[in-house]
Amino acid sequence: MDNIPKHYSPDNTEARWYQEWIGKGYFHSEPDDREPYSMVIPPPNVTGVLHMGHMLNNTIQDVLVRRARMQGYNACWLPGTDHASIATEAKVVNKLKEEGINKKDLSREDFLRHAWEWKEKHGGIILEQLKKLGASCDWERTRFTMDKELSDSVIHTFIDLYEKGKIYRGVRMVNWDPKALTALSDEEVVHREVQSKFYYVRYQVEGTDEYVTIATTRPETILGDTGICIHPEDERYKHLLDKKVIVPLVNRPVPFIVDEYVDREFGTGALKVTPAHDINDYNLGIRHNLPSIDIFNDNGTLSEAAGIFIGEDRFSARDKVTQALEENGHLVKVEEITNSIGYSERTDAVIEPKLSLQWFMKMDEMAKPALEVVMDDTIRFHPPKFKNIYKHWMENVRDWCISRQLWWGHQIPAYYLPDGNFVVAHNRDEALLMAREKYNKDLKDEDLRQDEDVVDTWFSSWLWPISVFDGINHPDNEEIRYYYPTNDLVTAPEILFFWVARMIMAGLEFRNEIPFKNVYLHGIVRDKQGRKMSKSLGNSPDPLGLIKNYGADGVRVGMLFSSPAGNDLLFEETLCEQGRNFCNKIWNAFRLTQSWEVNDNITQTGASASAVRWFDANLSQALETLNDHFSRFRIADALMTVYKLIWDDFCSWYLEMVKPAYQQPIDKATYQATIGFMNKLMRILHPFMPFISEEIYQRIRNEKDAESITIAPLPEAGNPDKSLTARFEFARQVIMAIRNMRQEKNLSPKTEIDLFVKKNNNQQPDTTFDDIVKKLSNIAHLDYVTEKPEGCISIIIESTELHIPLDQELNIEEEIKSLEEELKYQEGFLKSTEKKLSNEKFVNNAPEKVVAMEKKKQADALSRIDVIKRQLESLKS
RNA sequence: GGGCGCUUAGCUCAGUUGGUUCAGAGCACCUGCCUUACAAGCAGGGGGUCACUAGUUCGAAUCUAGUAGCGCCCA
Repeated sequence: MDNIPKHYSPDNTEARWYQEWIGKGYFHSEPDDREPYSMVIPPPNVTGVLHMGHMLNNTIQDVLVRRARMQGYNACWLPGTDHASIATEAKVVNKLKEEGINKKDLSREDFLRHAWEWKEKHGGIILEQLKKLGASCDWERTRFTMDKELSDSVIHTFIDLYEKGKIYRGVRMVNWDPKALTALSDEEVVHREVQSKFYYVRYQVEGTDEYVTIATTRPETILGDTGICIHPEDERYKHLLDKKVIVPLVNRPVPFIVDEYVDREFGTGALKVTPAHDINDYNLGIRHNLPSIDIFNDNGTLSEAAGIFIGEDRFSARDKVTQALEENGHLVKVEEITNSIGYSERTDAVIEPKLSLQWFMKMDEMAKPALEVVMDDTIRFHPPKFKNIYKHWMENVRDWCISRQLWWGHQIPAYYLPDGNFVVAHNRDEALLMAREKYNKDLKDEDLRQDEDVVDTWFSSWLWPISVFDGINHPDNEEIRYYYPTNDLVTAPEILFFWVARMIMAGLEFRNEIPFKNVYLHGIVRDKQGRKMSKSLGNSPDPLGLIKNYGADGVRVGMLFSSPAGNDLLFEETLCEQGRNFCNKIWNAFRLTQSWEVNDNITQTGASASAVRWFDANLSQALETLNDHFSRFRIADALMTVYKLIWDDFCSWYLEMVKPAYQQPIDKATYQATIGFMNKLMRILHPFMPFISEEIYQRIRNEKDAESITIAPLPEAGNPDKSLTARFEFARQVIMAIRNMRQEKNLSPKTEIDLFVKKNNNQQPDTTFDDIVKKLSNIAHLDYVTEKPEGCISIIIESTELHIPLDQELNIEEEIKSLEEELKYQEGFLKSTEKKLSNEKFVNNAPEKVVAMEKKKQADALSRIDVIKRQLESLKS
């Protein structure tokens, strides 16, 4: 034992085993005749670095896939990254800026060259980091959303959907990000409640001295006003309907319109209408034929159309407009108000609603079947509460704006003719042929201009479970047929709509089959105070630092411990510490077994034989529990089951039962059984803690065992002897009661005692675990008696009396007092059972089993009361 | 504003279709131990009128309605 260190040290083992696994190709999968278990990684941004959310997400996936591998499935966990248009382009633009290069001065080709360079240099760091965590991905299959095959898939599906009429181009109000200079989908807008100002502004009614006051949070948009809207039943304004009002500062006369949309109670009941800059105003404008005046440039500054403050940023324009209104006497008052503002998920810029010509995908038809497969549990959500949220979204889904005004990504395969017509085609040559056929025979290649924009990144990642197996370009290839649909998807609820819903749609649309069978949605990693971890708060621990301090196994345990499905987890470093301590516990159990000298000539003791039988049954029972937890994706509970099996049952109970006395040898049978248990325990543990389990497995495995634990079979439950484990519970109670008594009487565990057991009510002694009771509670003699011996302290367990002779003086009064308390409780309990049993309705209505149980409770209470009473008598006499 | 969900021990959470001895776990806490595997440990212990109110029922943490508080999604 001296050569095995007292503390387990992960850095000596983790990198070594990971290399071994990769070298032997255990994580690589090829289709064969086994049943597949496949899973695709939620592709992190290629620009990303590992954060706590990734740690949780990938730990869970690794647990699932390692377990599946050990269960004999052909397991394939496919890793990769997505190109993250906005985030990556922003990073490249910034980097170029630092080098004094302006994106505008570069051609598309030059810019993309820089972007690819950047990607090659900085991209995919995160995948390397996942290896430190122990992720058993099939790295030979690593994919990137802009790989050739995957890009072709995107273009192919775009064209397919366009031809089916599901993709269209049109002018709509979109969410404009003035910082990233692109449109965003509704899902990329984050709404936040903020403190704002509510400006009351009066507009003069044309040709009168009368004024109408409106209220707005955005006075700068006054410059784009084209109407005033009032409610049809609002008496305050009825007399003005045929008049016009003068928009202040720009002195534009605009009409009144009447619409029930207006809330008479809100503000002044008169609503200024700016169709170009508000979605509701836009709809009003369409209904009432109001013109749209777009007063903003793409970067959020005022345009020529604004008339004044041209070139001014929208926020400073707000101040200037307010000031001008005040100077002209148009500003009535300013109030504080809380309202909801949309921000760009990526750049955090305030979203500008903007009319713009974009590409959209029709969602209604695709949403229907995608909703159905979730509602009828063809795809299961874990936890199922997300079904409701999903349903609500799918029933209210709006068309998806898929074009982005960026270069990094998949360029939209639309080619424009000089006259504005366009064709959608796989490439220029095809486009030219189509254009000639459709519009003009004389068109030349240089007449065609491809759409400058790219598609939303999600328009490529929605194909991920298909495109990684090249199932779009080659729908019948062996791999897609073998691995698709995948089994499980593990992700965060945040991207349920961005990604999960759309993958389901894509699966049904392009393969007529769901993309996965289970969706496990885990929570967000938060700090102890429940705050989301973020760079700006600086409250996120460095994941690699954690791994360094606690080992990957320790960190994995820490992540999993407090992560029940769907709940956010409040992360604390002490959880990793707990994981590390667990490693150490396991290590020392191993260390203990290695310290034993095995002697072939000694026979197994009764205690050891019973211990082996008990632990074997106990292990099987725990495996049943474990399987149940996994079947319901309760990973944290599954880990806790293993944790207790190893720490409590194996270390605290079993090892103490079989442990030979100091410097005494152990018999061969017990030793082999113990090593056999340890081998099984390591295999059960392996999906959660891959490294330490492999390390110990390698040191104890037999020649006939698999060469690595990663491919060793998971132990199966068998038929646990449940009556044996139940009977042990009584012995456990006896042991614990005696230990408790020792503590109360200040009796050292080292002091030997005697134990006299008196069974009552004609019960026969069960002596199976007597030797164990003697060993674990340090009892010299254990005898069964029919009468209570003198000078003993007594303990009652169920209706069995334990009598222990003590040297010290007994405190009779104290004993009587505690017995009387117990008697009082038992009598109360008896009363409650008798009350139930004398209730005719209970006896008649309750199931037979429940009534029988109640009768047993009554009988047990009666016998206990009898025992207590007789003890009291003997104490008092 | 619309929808969904939550409230059980100091903290984080279990509690399977209402029914075993006054509700379980981990952590934290308290007490005693450096007992020859482990102090990153061992042994023992305390702690909850299951948010509140009313109802259904022989029986409610569990079902129903309402109240309060919290969270999430969407607009």
